[in-house]
Amino acid sequence: MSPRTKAQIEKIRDDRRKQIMNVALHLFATEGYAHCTIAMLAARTGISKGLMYHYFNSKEALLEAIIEEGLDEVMNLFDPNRDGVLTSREFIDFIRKVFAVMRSDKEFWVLYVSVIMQPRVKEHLTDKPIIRSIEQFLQILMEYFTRKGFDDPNLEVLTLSAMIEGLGILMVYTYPEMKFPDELLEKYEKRIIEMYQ
Amino acid sequence: MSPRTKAQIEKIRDDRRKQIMNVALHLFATEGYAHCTIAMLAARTGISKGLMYHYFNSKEALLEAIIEEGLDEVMNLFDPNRDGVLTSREFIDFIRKVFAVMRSDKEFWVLYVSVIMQPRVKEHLTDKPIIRSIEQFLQILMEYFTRKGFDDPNLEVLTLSAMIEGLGILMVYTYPEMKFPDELLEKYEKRIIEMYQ
Amino acid sequence: MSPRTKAQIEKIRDDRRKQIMNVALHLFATEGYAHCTIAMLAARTGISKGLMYHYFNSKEALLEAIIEEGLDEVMNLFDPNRDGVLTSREFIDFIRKVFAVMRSDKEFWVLYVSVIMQPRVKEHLTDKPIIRSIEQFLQILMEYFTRKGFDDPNLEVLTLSAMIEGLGILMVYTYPEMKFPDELLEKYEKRIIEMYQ
Amino acid sequence: MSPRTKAQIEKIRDDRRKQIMNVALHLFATEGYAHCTIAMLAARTGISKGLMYHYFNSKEALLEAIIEEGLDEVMNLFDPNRDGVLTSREFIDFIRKVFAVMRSDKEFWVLYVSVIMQPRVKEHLTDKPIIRSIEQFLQILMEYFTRKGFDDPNLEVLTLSAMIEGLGILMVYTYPEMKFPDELLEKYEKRIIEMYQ
DNA sequence: CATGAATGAGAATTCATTCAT
DNA sequence: AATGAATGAATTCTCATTCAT
Repeated sequence: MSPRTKAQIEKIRDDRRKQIMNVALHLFATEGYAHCTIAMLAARTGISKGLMYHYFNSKEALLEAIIEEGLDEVMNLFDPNRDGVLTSREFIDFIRKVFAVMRSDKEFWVLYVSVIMQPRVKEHLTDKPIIRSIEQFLQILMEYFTRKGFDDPNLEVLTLSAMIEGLGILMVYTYPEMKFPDELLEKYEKRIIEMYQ
Repeated sequence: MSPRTKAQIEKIRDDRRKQIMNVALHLFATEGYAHCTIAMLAARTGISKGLMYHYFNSKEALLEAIIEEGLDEVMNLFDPNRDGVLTSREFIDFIRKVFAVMRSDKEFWVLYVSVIMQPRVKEHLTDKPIIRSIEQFLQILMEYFTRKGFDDPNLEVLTLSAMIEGLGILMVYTYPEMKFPDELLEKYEKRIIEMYQ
Repeated sequence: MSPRTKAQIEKIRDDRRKQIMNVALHLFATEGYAHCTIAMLAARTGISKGLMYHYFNSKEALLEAIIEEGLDEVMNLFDPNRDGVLTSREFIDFIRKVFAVMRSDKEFWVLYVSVIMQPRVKEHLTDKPIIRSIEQFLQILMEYFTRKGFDDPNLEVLTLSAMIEGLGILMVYTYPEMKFPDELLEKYEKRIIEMYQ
Repeated sequence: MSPRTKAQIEKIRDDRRKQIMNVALHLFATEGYAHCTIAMLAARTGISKGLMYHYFNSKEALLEAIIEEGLDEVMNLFDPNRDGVLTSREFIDFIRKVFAVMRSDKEFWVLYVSVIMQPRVKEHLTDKPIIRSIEQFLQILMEYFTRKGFDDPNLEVLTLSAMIEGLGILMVYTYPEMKFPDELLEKYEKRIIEMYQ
């Protein structure tokens, strides 16, 4: 029963924080940000409303943390070897990871999309580093397609983006219960890789 | 002096209704459904809060009306000649119309997407006839691709849907400022037509 | 198609007025005064809200008219021969009428009671002549019991009033669906007559 | 400094709840349910409107709580010894208690009556246990009168109910200013006891 | 006489946030 | 660190009443 060490306290704090964020991610995604109340989140997390404010200064701060840290994780996943040049192998790898994430982190996708889509949300994110990462990434893609000799790299960036983003939307919203059998997803993945490898 | 005729009253009602819906469509799209208050909508429409409720029973009912009637209009636009068989010509026509709508009714798109994406919104639409229309339409596409001799019509429906839906998302959200020069959009449109005509 | 005569117009007006009052009586009684809206009343009557205000200056005026005219009617029914002296025969007659009214005008009873009971309603009626009539009537009863040689006429007025009013309440509220078979009511009526004739 | 214990919180909640209900009982009774606003109740209680909703989900829920808990208390008061058999002594005791309550809890009576009388209120109570209690109680009375050898026990239940309920109404509404001198009430009470003991 | 669109004042309700304990 | 009572500002919704036609 010795008093907890600084590190232990830190860990508890961190776990709580993550726990709150996970619950919120889930609820925001399934119930909608506006419809979720702090009371709901607290109850689901099993803590008091007051304690929520020890971890996040406001409902909005909680949202921002989820988005930012989530995107960060995703971007890190995709981060090519930072030399700024995408090889065919790295490209394939990237596509594979995208599909893996889509399959496994469906819930983050839902939130990401549903929240990003909220008018006025973008403003909150505009100056965040994540946006720069995305832009930088698109730049790398542009160069990849140029190097590959495509007539209009812009058109290919657009096509690729649309095919991926479109799939996400369809998975998440339009036919959520629809099956998307693994076989079909694999074919779709394969098609993209063949188009652009 | 004489009381208004039924027709006159009908017209007033209809005009107001449309007017409110247009204002709401615009505001929901730019400010977000949750952020819009009835007071805002009323002020923008130039009427009293009370009158809003004369036309729509609740904020949610207003939203539903916009979605439903909007989707209806869009679906009617695409309505092939109802024999249930899609010819190559009709298919091309359909794609052309989709892009035309995307270009001109961008605002409806924004709302449609941003709202459809709101968790809990789908439930409202589940039993609405519009959903059946969409399903029916996908069925027609399936048959079209089968007739055309594609190996996996399912994969083609998915690809086509994703390419269109994905473009919509990109136009509206992800790179709204990236102007999607007409030239680029035309190339994208042409590509789709060539893939599937 | 000659223009309607003054008298005809007057009659139409009067009929409408009565019609509105009947509808309102019914709705106030079954739905509660506060819960009834002018819109409801107008719709049920089959006229416009605006027209309601041609006949009654306000919702409250309508209520007052119903109460006052209704009570008036009832009181007239009971009006003994105005010499201010109640004979045994007149007393029996009075009791008989009371029970007849209770049986037939149940609905007016409901409204009368439910409305009279509303706190703040009495104030509206305080100076109305109807109140004087009631007081005068109680006075006559007092004299009747005195003449009959009852020890404490006050106690008898109270008992009689309670037995009648109590029955009304029970019929209307406490056991509305309960039958109160005619046989039972008749026995109750007979008992009262025997107690005081 | 330390957080409040569960018991402390429980007590605060309980006290507040009771406080709100008492204020509401008083105001509903004197001003009428429909005329009372949450703002009024909150101001009188000395708390914020918001807190009202912390304790009761709606104005109606508050009303229901008052009625239900109040009736419960009253019924408990009258609860005979639950063997389901009423002795003469118990009967007399019951009548005494009724009159005591009428004299002391006049305010609850007013509310009970005025509210029970509101059309649409009964529906709320229909399935509540209190209704069963009342029915059960009437059953016990029936048996009492049967055992006592009355010709038509039904008639006696009706008479007794009417005499009591009628007195309540009269006290509360019809002649509130006529003070019902104690002497008169005692005579009335004695009369009932003599009729049925 | 008749209509129902329109108003506006007010009512109920919600909820992020604060704070005493 | 932890709690949930308490606040208050904002928001949705209601409805008697007015008025142009």
